[in-house]
Amino acid sequence: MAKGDERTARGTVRTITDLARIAGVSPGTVSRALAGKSLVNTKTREKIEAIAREHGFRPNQMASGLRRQKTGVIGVVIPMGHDSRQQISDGFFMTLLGFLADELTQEGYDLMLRRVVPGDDADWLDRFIGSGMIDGVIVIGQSDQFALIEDVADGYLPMVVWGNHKEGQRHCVVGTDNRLGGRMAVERLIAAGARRLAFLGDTGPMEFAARFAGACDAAARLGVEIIALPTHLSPDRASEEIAGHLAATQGQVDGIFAATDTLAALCLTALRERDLAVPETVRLVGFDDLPIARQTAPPLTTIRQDIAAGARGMVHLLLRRLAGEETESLVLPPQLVIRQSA
Amino acid sequence: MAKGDERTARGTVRTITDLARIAGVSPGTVSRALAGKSLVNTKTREKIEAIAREHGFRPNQMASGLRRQKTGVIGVVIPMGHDSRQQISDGFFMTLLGFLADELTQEGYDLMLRRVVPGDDADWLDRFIGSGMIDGVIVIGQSDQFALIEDVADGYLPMVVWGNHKEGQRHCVVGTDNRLGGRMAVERLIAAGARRLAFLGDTGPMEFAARFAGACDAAARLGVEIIALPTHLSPDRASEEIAGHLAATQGQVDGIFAATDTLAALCLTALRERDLAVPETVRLVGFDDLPIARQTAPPLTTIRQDIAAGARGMVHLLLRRLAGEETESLVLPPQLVIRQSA
DNA sequence: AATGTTAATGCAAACGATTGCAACAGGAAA
DNA sequence: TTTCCTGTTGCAATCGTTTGCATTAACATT
Repeated sequence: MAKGDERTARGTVRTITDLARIAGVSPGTVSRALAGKSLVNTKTREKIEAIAREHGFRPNQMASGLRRQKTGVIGVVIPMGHDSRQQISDGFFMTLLGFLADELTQEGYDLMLRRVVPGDDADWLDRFIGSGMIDGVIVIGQSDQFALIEDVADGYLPMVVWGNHKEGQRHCVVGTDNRLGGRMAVERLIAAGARRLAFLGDTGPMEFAARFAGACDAAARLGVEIIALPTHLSPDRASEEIAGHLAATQGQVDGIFAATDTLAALCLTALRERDLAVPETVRLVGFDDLPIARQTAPPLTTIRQDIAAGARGMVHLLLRRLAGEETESLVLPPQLVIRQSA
Repeated sequence: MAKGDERTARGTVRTITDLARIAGVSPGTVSRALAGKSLVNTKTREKIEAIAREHGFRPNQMASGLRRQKTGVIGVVIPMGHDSRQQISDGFFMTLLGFLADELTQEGYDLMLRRVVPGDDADWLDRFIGSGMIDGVIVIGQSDQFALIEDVADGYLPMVVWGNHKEGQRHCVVGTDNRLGGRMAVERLIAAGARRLAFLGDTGPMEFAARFAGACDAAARLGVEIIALPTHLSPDRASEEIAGHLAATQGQVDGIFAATDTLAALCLTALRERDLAVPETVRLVGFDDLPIARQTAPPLTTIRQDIAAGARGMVHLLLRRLAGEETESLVLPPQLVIRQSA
């Protein structure tokens, strides 16, 4: 019997109407019972719930979404404007995504993930929003799409963006104070004895540009020079580029601020290959405090972003925006984590 | 005028019916035109397309999904049975997820991500499948849910699982030959001169159990001993546990096979703290060949899983299953990558 | 007994796109 | 001129749930 029951249980009762027929009530009543509304008689509700449980019934979310005009899904989109390939596997984005998944789940939302290349599809954001599949959207990284995001923000409230905050911007952004972080990194390098500094990274994306700007602030204030060593973020190209930079600046640099821990780790490998001692000959500071920062040799001194707090902040701001509220941006303080590389 | 146009363009035409009214045709015709069906007159189609473009119209995917009984969304679910916290940020899962996102996008599907804790919700898989939101599901890791997955597979075709293949199983799985990989790891350790071996990892999850089994195979065949050092995967606990193991086995182990590169990297740090030279005193082999494997000091010798090929395989198998085909599992060959740790 | 009140349920119209079938126009064939 | 295509289009039902409104029954009030 258990066997037979299970057989019939699978998919016999697919719709709320099937269930209503069995329970001897109307579909409307079933809907109300399952939604936990107070209007249904307790006995009726219990009966309906029992049948639902027995047959493993689940209401169709598409139909429900269509009728209620909300889906219970939040879109998470990663635009890859600068380094189109495989930025998605970057440790930072992935860590953030993991926390976002946790937070959204906890709030009862599902997460729809989309990775887009704005160059191929200028319409990426409107398309996602207009699809009707999502109640709100989280954009991970402004990439080179700042203007487009501003445009969309004017007409669409439930959007929160991870990225850099710029005075007077109109979209709601959550992110670390990159400029301050950059200052802290350079101050640390100098405190550790460095005098000829370099910034390793791509200054295209706003966040990195801000880190570099902060680095320049501090360098200028303390009267030391700093040069930019443009480097792509994708690990394959980055390695060669770093090697090239080290060869070109041979001995002229004694402190490096890497835009990312990932880059810093690659840099560390490259320094080792050239037998440059860290931190004795060259000091190195990263950014992010990814798990990898603890595991390099020597462990990385870095500027920590509180990714968990960032994810939590984004989700909570988004919830308030879903409720119709206009919210301010959230700028998180960076934190210097001193290990051994500087 | 551009300004005014843009204003009206935003959301004036939300439904296919609005668009039909403007174009002076029926909603059905608009639907057919936008779907690219051959039945509509070329001129009519062009007119409709023009209006759609002008007003930035996008059909509602919920409504379309409801009617067509398909959503264009693939569910990706990560069950966290063993180590409930933060397995999602593990490098391996994230890399796989990135490739999956790419492949699915390319095939025109969206990706809905869900992280579940089977302990809290025994019904996790049926709930996801029954939600009506997804056309098919990809399960990343069998965790401790093998039996449940087998059950579901009997009644639900469009599911593909990443994990370990077991003789005679009924669900379609894609994964590396973990047992063979385990053998290769131990063979390498022995070839590098190790004689007292240890396996570092949690043998609960099937994949790791298989790696350990393979390691035992090889050890037995070559006549060396191997002990298991049970270790959780979450980085916080793992570090202490590894330190404990090293203290306990002081000097009795000269070759370690870590279940994961992540663990191997942590192990490397612990070894360095105890001044145990790698590979001279202790040889170390990891598993996965994550980006981090290149960046440790010394770089890790490891067993490579072809994650990109795995993702591609999963998506293509799933597409065939969506078309109604029963597909076989796919077992990928592991590959020994020799670097400097063994 | 007539009326008012409340609680519980049913009815039917939405939500927005798709699609089988019918209808229509224009032209070709007889 | 009539008949028959063929190519386009409109009509209306449908997907499964939700929800405003009407209806009913039961019970309290005068």
